[in-house]
Amino acid sequence: MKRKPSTEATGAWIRLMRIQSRVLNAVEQDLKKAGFPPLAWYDALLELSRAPGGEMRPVELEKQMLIPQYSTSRLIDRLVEEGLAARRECKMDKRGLFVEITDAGRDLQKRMWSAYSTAIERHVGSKLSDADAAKLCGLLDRLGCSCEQAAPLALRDAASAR
Amino acid sequence: MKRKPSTEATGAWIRLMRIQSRVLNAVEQDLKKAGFPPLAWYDALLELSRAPGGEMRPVELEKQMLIPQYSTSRLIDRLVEEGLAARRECKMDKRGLFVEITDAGRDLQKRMWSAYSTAIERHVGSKLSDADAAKLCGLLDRLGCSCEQAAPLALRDAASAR
DNA sequence: GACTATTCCATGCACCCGCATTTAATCAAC
DNA sequence: GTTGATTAAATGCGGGTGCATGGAATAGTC
Repeated sequence: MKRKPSTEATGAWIRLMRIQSRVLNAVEQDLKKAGFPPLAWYDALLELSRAPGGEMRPVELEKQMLIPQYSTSRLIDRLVEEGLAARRECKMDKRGLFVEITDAGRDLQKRMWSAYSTAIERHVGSKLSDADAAKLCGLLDRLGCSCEQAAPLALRDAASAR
Repeated sequence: MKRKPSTEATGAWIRLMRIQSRVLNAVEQDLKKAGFPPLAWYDALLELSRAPGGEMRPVELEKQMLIPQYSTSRLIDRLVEEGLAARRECKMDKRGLFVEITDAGRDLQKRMWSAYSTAIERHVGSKLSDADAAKLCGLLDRLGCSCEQAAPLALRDAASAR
Protein backbone atom coordinates (compact mmCIF):
# COMPACT_ATOMS: atom_id res chain seq x y z
CA MET A 1 0.00 0.00 0.00
CA LYS A 2 1.11 3.47 -0.85
CA ARG A 3 0.74 6.24 1.71
CA LYS A 4 0.55 9.80 0.50
CA PRO A 5 2.67 12.39 2.25
CA SER A 6 0.95 14.81 4.57
CA THR A 7 0.83 18.45 3.54
CA GLU A 8 3.34 19.09 6.34
CA ALA A 9 5.77 16.59 4.87
CA THR A 10 5.32 18.03 1.40
CA GLY A 11 5.83 21.52 2.72
CA ALA A 12 8.99 20.44 4.50
CA TRP A 13 10.25 18.83 1.30
CA ILE A 14 9.62 21.92 -0.78
CA ARG A 15 11.21 24.23 1.76
CA LEU A 16 14.21 21.99 2.20
CA MET A 17 14.82 22.17 -1.55
CA ARG A 18 14.08 25.86 -2.04
CA ILE A 19 15.71 27.31 1.03
CA GLN A 20 18.83 25.24 0.67
CA SER A 21 19.22 26.38 -2.87
CA ARG A 22 18.73 30.02 -1.91
CA VAL A 23 21.09 29.94 1.02
CA LEU A 24 23.73 28.05 -0.91
CA ASN A 25 23.46 30.49 -3.74
CA ALA A 26 23.75 33.46 -1.43
CA VAL A 27 26.88 32.12 0.23
CA GLU A 28 28.47 31.09 -3.06
CA GLN A 29 27.83 34.50 -4.54
CA ASP A 30 29.46 36.18 -1.58
CA LEU A 31 32.58 34.07 -2.03
CA LYS A 32 32.61 34.45 -5.78
CA LYS A 33 32.32 38.21 -5.54
CA ALA A 34 35.32 38.19 -3.25
CA GLY A 35 37.21 36.39 -6.01
CA PHE A 36 37.28 32.93 -4.46
CA PRO A 37 36.88 29.54 -6.16
CA PRO A 38 33.92 27.19 -5.56
CA LEU A 39 33.09 25.82 -2.13
CA ALA A 40 34.13 22.32 -3.10
CA TRP A 41 37.70 23.54 -3.36
CA TYR A 42 37.53 24.81 0.19
CA ASP A 43 36.22 21.50 1.49
CA ALA A 44 39.02 19.61 -0.19
CA LEU A 45 41.70 22.03 1.00
CA LEU A 46 40.36 21.84 4.54
CA GLU A 47 40.53 18.05 4.56
CA LEU A 48 44.03 18.08 3.14
CA SER A 49 45.28 20.74 5.55
CA ARG A 50 44.15 18.58 8.45
CA ALA A 51 45.64 15.35 7.23
CA PRO A 52 48.94 14.36 8.82
CA GLY A 53 51.71 15.73 6.63
CA GLY A 54 49.12 17.61 4.59
CA GLU A 55 48.63 14.63 2.34
CA MET A 56 45.94 12.03 1.73
CA ARG A 57 45.00 9.29 -0.64
CA PRO A 58 42.20 10.26 -3.05
CA VAL A 59 40.10 7.37 -1.70
CA GLU A 60 40.40 8.86 1.73
CA LEU A 61 39.40 12.30 0.52
CA GLU A 62 36.47 10.83 -1.33
CA LYS A 63 35.15 9.16 1.82
CA GLN A 64 35.53 12.30 3.91
CA MET A 65 33.83 14.52 1.41
CA LEU A 66 31.10 12.05 0.45
CA ILE A 67 31.50 12.70 -3.24
CA PRO A 68 31.90 10.14 -6.03
CA GLN A 69 35.26 8.83 -7.15
CA TYR A 70 35.42 10.54 -10.53
CA SER A 71 34.45 13.79 -8.92
CA THR A 72 37.39 13.55 -6.54
CA SER A 73 39.73 12.77 -9.38
CA ARG A 74 38.75 15.83 -11.34
CA LEU A 75 38.68 18.10 -8.31
CA ILE A 76 42.28 17.11 -7.67
CA ASP A 77 43.06 17.90 -11.30
CA ARG A 78 41.88 21.46 -10.80
CA LEU A 79 43.65 21.96 -7.49
CA VAL A 80 46.88 20.72 -9.01
CA GLU A 81 46.40 22.91 -12.05
CA GLU A 82 46.14 25.95 -9.79
CA GLY A 83 49.15 24.99 -7.74
CA LEU A 84 47.07 24.43 -4.60
CA ALA A 85 47.95 20.76 -4.31
CA ALA A 86 50.36 18.28 -5.86
CA ARG A 87 50.22 14.60 -6.71
CA ARG A 88 52.90 12.50 -5.04
CA GLU A 89 53.89 8.96 -5.78
CA CYS A 90 52.67 6.30 -3.38
CA LYS A 91 55.38 3.73 -2.75
CA MET A 92 53.26 1.30 -0.76
CA ASP A 93 50.57 0.96 -3.39
CA LYS A 94 51.66 1.71 -6.91
CA ARG A 95 48.17 2.01 -8.30
CA GLY A 96 47.41 4.81 -5.86
CA LEU A 97 48.98 8.13 -5.06
CA PHE A 98 49.10 10.88 -2.48
CA VAL A 99 47.67 14.36 -2.79
CA GLU A 100 49.62 16.94 -0.87
CA ILE A 101 48.45 20.45 -0.12
CA THR A 102 50.90 23.23 -1.06
CA ASP A 103 51.67 26.40 0.84
CA ALA A 104 49.50 28.31 -1.60
CA GLY A 105 46.74 25.81 -0.83
CA ARG A 106 47.02 26.31 2.91
CA ASP A 107 47.02 30.02 2.44
CA LEU A 108 43.92 29.99 0.25
CA GLN A 109 42.10 27.74 2.69
CA LYS A 110 42.69 30.19 5.51
CA ARG A 111 41.66 33.20 3.49
CA MET A 112 38.56 31.42 2.27
CA TRP A 113 37.48 30.47 5.76
CA SER A 114 37.44 34.09 6.71
CA ALA A 115 35.03 34.98 3.90
CA TYR A 116 33.13 31.71 4.27
CA SER A 117 32.45 32.10 7.96
CA THR A 118 31.32 35.67 7.43
CA ALA A 119 28.87 34.49 4.78
CA ILE A 120 27.51 31.72 7.02
CA GLU A 121 26.97 34.21 9.80
CA ARG A 122 25.25 36.58 7.41
CA HIS A 123 22.93 34.07 5.77
CA VAL A 124 22.32 31.59 8.58
CA GLY A 125 23.63 32.68 11.96
CA SER A 126 22.04 36.10 11.92
CA LYS A 127 18.62 34.67 11.14
CA LEU A 128 18.44 32.03 13.85
CA SER A 129 19.12 32.02 17.57
CA ASP A 130 21.56 29.38 18.73
CA ALA A 131 18.72 27.46 20.26
CA ASP A 132 16.76 27.49 17.01
CA ALA A 133 19.82 26.51 15.02
CA ALA A 134 20.25 23.56 17.36
CA LYS A 135 16.60 22.60 16.88
CA LEU A 136 17.05 22.79 13.14
CA CYS A 137 20.07 20.53 13.37
CA GLY A 138 18.06 18.01 15.34
CA LEU A 139 15.23 17.92 12.85
CA LEU A 140 17.51 17.72 9.84
CA ASP A 141 19.52 14.92 11.39
CA ARG A 142 16.40 12.83 11.54
CA LEU A 143 16.17 13.01 7.79
CA GLY A 144 19.74 11.77 7.45
CA CYS A 145 19.11 8.40 5.90
CA SER A 146 20.34 6.40 8.90
CA CYS A 147 23.87 6.58 7.48
CA GLU A 148 25.16 9.02 10.08
CA GLN A 149 28.92 9.10 9.90
CA ALA A 150 28.57 12.71 8.85
CA ALA A 151 27.48 14.08 12.22
CA PRO A 152 30.82 13.92 14.01
CA LEU A 153 32.46 15.35 10.92
CA ALA A 154 30.22 18.38 11.02
CA LEU A 155 31.07 19.09 14.61
CA ARG A 156 34.75 18.74 13.94
CA ASP A 157 34.42 21.27 11.14
CA ALA A 158 32.70 23.80 13.30
CA ALA A 159 35.16 23.38 16.13
CA SER A 160 38.46 23.72 14.36
CA ALA A 161 37.91 25.06 10.90
CA ARG A 162 39.81 28.28 11.52
CA MET B 1 33.23 44.36 12.37
CA LYS B 2 32.93 40.74 11.40
CA ARG B 3 31.09 38.31 13.65
CA LYS B 4 31.95 34.64 13.43
CA PRO B 5 29.12 32.14 13.22
CA SER B 6 28.35 30.06 16.29
CA THR B 7 29.01 26.36 16.12
CA GLU B 8 25.23 25.89 16.08
CA ALA B 9 24.91 28.08 13.01
CA THR B 10 27.78 26.31 11.30
CA GLY B 11 26.25 22.95 12.17
CA ALA B 12 22.92 24.04 10.75
CA TRP B 13 24.63 25.22 7.56
CA ILE B 14 26.47 21.95 7.07
CA ARG B 15 23.41 19.87 7.74
CA LEU B 16 21.24 21.98 5.47
CA MET B 17 23.71 21.34 2.65
CA ARG B 18 24.37 17.68 3.32
CA ILE B 19 20.90 16.48 4.19
CA GLN B 20 19.26 18.33 1.35
CA SER B 21 21.65 16.78 -1.08
CA ARG B 22 21.04 13.31 0.32
CA VAL B 23 17.27 13.58 0.37
CA LEU B 24 17.16 15.12 -3.09
CA ASN B 25 19.37 12.39 -4.42
CA ALA B 26 17.23 9.69 -2.84
CA VAL B 27 14.01 11.06 -4.32
CA GLU B 28 15.57 11.63 -7.73
CA GLN B 29 16.93 8.11 -7.81
CA ASP B 30 13.51 6.71 -6.99
CA LEU B 31 11.98 8.60 -9.89
CA LYS B 32 14.80 7.78 -12.26
CA LYS B 33 14.56 4.09 -11.46
CA ALA B 34 10.88 4.25 -12.29
CA GLY B 35 11.87 5.62 -15.70
CA PHE B 36 10.85 9.23 -15.15
CA PRO B 37 12.62 12.40 -16.30
CA PRO B 38 14.20 14.94 -13.91
CA LEU B 39 12.18 16.73 -11.25
CA ALA B 40 12.47 20.06 -13.04
CA TRP B 41 10.29 18.65 -15.80
CA TYR B 42 7.61 17.82 -13.28
CA ASP B 43 7.68 21.30 -11.82
CA ALA B 44 7.27 22.87 -15.23
CA LEU B 45 4.49 20.50 -16.28
CA LEU B 46 2.67 21.15 -13.04
CA GLU B 47 2.78 24.91 -13.56
CA LEU B 48 1.63 24.57 -17.14
CA SER B 49 -1.18 22.17 -16.28
CA ARG B 50 -2.55 24.69 -13.81
CA ALA B 51 -2.35 27.69 -16.08
CA PRO B 52 -5.62 28.75 -17.73
CA GLY B 53 -5.79 27.01 -21.10
CA GLY B 54 -2.71 25.01 -20.19
CA GLU B 55 -0.49 27.73 -21.55
CA MET B 56 1.88 30.33 -20.15
CA ARG B 57 4.49 32.82 -21.21
CA PRO B 58 8.07 31.69 -20.49
CA VAL B 59 8.57 34.78 -18.33
CA GLU B 60 5.63 33.69 -16.23
CA LEU B 61 6.99 30.18 -15.87
CA GLU B 62 10.37 31.53 -14.95
CA LYS B 63 8.92 33.61 -12.13
CA GLN B 64 6.85 30.75 -10.76
CA MET B 65 9.71 28.30 -10.79
CA LEU B 66 12.34 30.74 -9.56
CA ILE B 67 14.88 29.63 -12.11
CA PRO B 68 16.96 31.79 -14.46
CA GLN B 69 15.75 32.84 -17.85
CA TYR B 70 18.11 30.75 -19.95
CA SER B 71 17.29 27.73 -17.85
CA THR B 72 13.61 28.16 -18.62
CA SER B 73 14.33 28.52 -22.30
CA ARG B 74 16.25 25.28 -22.47
CA LEU B 75 13.82 23.41 -20.27
CA ILE B 76 11.10 24.32 -22.73
CA ASP B 77 13.32 23.07 -25.54
CA ARG B 78 13.45 19.66 -23.94
CA LEU B 79 9.77 19.48 -23.15
CA VAL B 80 8.94 20.39 -26.73
CA GLU B 81 11.43 17.87 -28.06
CA GLU B 82 9.68 15.13 -26.10
CA GLY B 83 6.23 16.21 -27.19
CA LEU B 84 5.20 17.22 -23.68
CA ALA B 85 4.66 20.86 -24.57
CA ALA B 86 4.47 23.04 -27.67
CA ARG B 87 5.46 26.59 -28.51
CA ARG B 88 2.61 28.79 -29.74
CA GLU B 89 2.80 32.15 -31.34
CA CYS B 90 1.91 35.14 -29.21
CA LYS B 91 -0.12 37.66 -31.16
CA MET B 92 -0.15 40.39 -28.53
CA ASP B 93 3.58 40.55 -28.18
CA LYS B 94 5.55 39.35 -31.13
CA ARG B 95 8.82 39.01 -29.28
CA GLY B 96 7.25 36.55 -26.87
CA LEU B 97 5.40 33.26 -27.21
CA PHE B 98 3.18 30.84 -25.38
CA VAL B 99 4.08 27.41 -24.10
CA GLU B 100 1.20 24.98 -24.09
CA ILE B 101 1.15 21.64 -22.34
CA THR B 102 0.12 18.68 -24.50
CA ASP B 103 -2.04 15.71 -23.53
CA ALA B 104 1.10 13.62 -23.20
CA GLY B 105 2.45 16.30 -20.88
CA ARG B 106 -0.62 16.25 -18.67
CA ASP B 107 -0.49 12.49 -18.56
CA LEU B 108 3.16 12.40 -17.57
CA GLN B 109 2.62 15.01 -14.88
CA LYS B 110 -0.08 12.86 -13.27
CA ARG B 111 1.95 9.69 -13.45
CA MET B 112 4.99 11.45 -12.03
CA TRP B 113 3.08 12.84 -9.09
CA SER B 114 2.17 9.34 -8.05
CA ALA B 115 5.81 8.26 -7.90
CA TYR B 116 6.93 11.63 -6.58
CA SER B 117 4.53 11.69 -3.66
CA THR B 118 5.48 8.15 -2.75
CA ALA B 119 9.13 9.13 -2.69
CA ILE B 120 8.45 12.18 -0.53
CA GLU B 121 6.57 10.07 1.94
CA ARG B 122 9.36 7.52 1.98
CA HIS B 123 12.24 9.93 2.43
CA VAL B 124 10.63 12.75 4.42
CA GLY B 125 7.14 11.96 5.68
CA SER B 126 8.01 8.65 7.25
CA LYS B 127 10.91 10.15 9.20
CA LEU B 128 9.09 13.08 10.78
CA SER B 129 5.82 13.48 12.64
CA ASP B 130 3.48 16.09 11.21
CA ALA B 131 4.26 18.33 14.15
CA ASP B 132 7.99 18.05 13.57
CA ALA B 133 7.60 18.63 9.86
CA ALA B 134 5.70 21.80 10.68
CA LYS B 135 8.46 22.89 13.07
CA LEU B 136 11.02 22.25 10.36
CA CYS B 137 9.01 24.37 7.95
CA GLY B 138 8.93 27.20 10.45
CA LEU B 139 12.66 27.15 11.02
CA LEU B 140 13.49 26.90 7.35
CA ASP B 141 11.16 29.75 6.50
CA ARG B 142 13.18 31.99 8.73
CA LEU B 143 16.19 31.40 6.53
CA GLY B 144 14.23 32.43 3.46
CA CYS B 145 16.12 35.58 2.61
CA SER B 146 13.23 37.91 3.34
CA CYS B 147 12.03 37.46 -0.26
CA GLU B 148 9.05 35.32 0.65
CA GLN B 149 6.81 35.03 -2.35
CA ALA B 150 7.56 31.33 -2.35
CA ALA B 151 5.63 30.43 0.76
CA PRO B 152 2.11 30.65 -0.66
CA LEU B 153 3.30 28.75 -3.70
CA ALA B 154 4.49 25.88 -1.58
CA LEU B 155 1.17 25.60 0.19
CA ARG B 156 -0.70 25.66 -3.07
CA ASP B 157 1.48 22.81 -4.30
CA ALA B 158 0.81 20.68 -1.29
CA ALA B 159 -2.91 21.32 -1.42
CA SER B 160 -3.73 20.57 -5.02
CA ALA B 161 -0.84 18.80 -6.64
CA ARG B 162 -2.74 15.61 -7.28
C1' DG C 1 8.74 59.67 -36.91
C1' DA C 2 13.69 58.81 -35.37
C1' DC C 3 16.48 57.26 -31.40
C1' DT C 4 17.41 55.13 -27.32
C1' DA C 5 16.26 52.04 -23.63
C1' DT C 6 14.06 48.03 -22.20
C1' DT C 7 11.94 43.54 -22.44
C1' DC C 8 11.55 38.70 -24.22
C1' DC C 9 13.68 34.86 -25.70
C1' DA C 10 17.58 32.10 -27.77
C1' DT C 11 22.36 30.52 -27.92
C1' DG C 12 27.69 29.95 -27.92
C1' DC C 13 31.03 28.93 -24.52
C1' DA C 14 33.14 27.08 -20.55
C1' DC C 15 32.62 24.42 -16.66
C1' DC C 16 30.96 20.65 -13.87
C1' DC C 17 28.53 16.30 -13.19
C1' DG C 18 27.07 11.39 -13.68
C1' DC C 19 27.71 7.11 -16.07
C1' DA C 20 30.29 3.75 -18.00
C1' DT C 21 34.57 2.11 -19.24
C1' DT C 22 39.67 1.63 -19.12
C1' DT C 23 44.29 0.92 -17.25
C1' DA C 24 47.16 -0.56 -13.84
C1' DA C 25 48.34 -2.69 -9.54
C1' DT C 26 47.19 -5.75 -5.73
C1' DC C 27 45.05 -9.64 -3.64
C1' DA C 28 43.23 -14.41 -3.34
C1' DA C 29 43.18 -19.11 -4.61
C1' DC C 30 44.77 -22.85 -6.38
C1' DG D 1 53.47 -18.49 -10.44
C1' DT D 2 49.47 -18.17 -13.26
C1' DT D 3 44.75 -16.98 -13.31
C1' DG D 4 40.72 -14.33 -11.84
C1' DA D 5 38.60 -11.01 -8.85
C1' DT D 6 39.00 -6.68 -6.66
C1' DT D 7 40.61 -2.00 -5.85
C1' DA D 8 42.75 2.74 -7.19
C1' DA D 9 42.49 6.23 -10.26
C1' DA D 10 41.64 8.44 -14.82
C1' DT D 11 38.82 9.62 -18.79
C1' DG D 12 35.47 9.93 -22.98
C1' DC D 13 30.89 11.21 -23.60
C1' DG D 14 26.34 13.14 -23.04
C1' DG D 15 23.89 16.37 -20.64
C1' DG D 16 22.88 20.29 -17.46
C1' DT D 17 24.07 25.07 -15.71
C1' DG D 18 25.83 29.84 -15.44
C1' DC D 19 27.42 33.80 -17.87
C1' DA D 20 27.53 36.78 -21.33
C1' DT D 21 25.77 38.07 -25.49
C1' DG D 22 22.73 38.37 -29.54
C1' DG D 23 18.57 39.56 -32.17
C1' DA D 24 13.93 40.90 -32.35
C1' DA D 25 9.97 43.51 -30.79
C1' DT D 26 8.14 47.06 -27.80
C1' DA D 27 8.01 51.28 -24.91
C1' DG D 28 9.53 55.73 -23.88
C1' DT D 29 11.45 60.39 -25.22
C1' DC D 30 12.10 64.24 -27.89
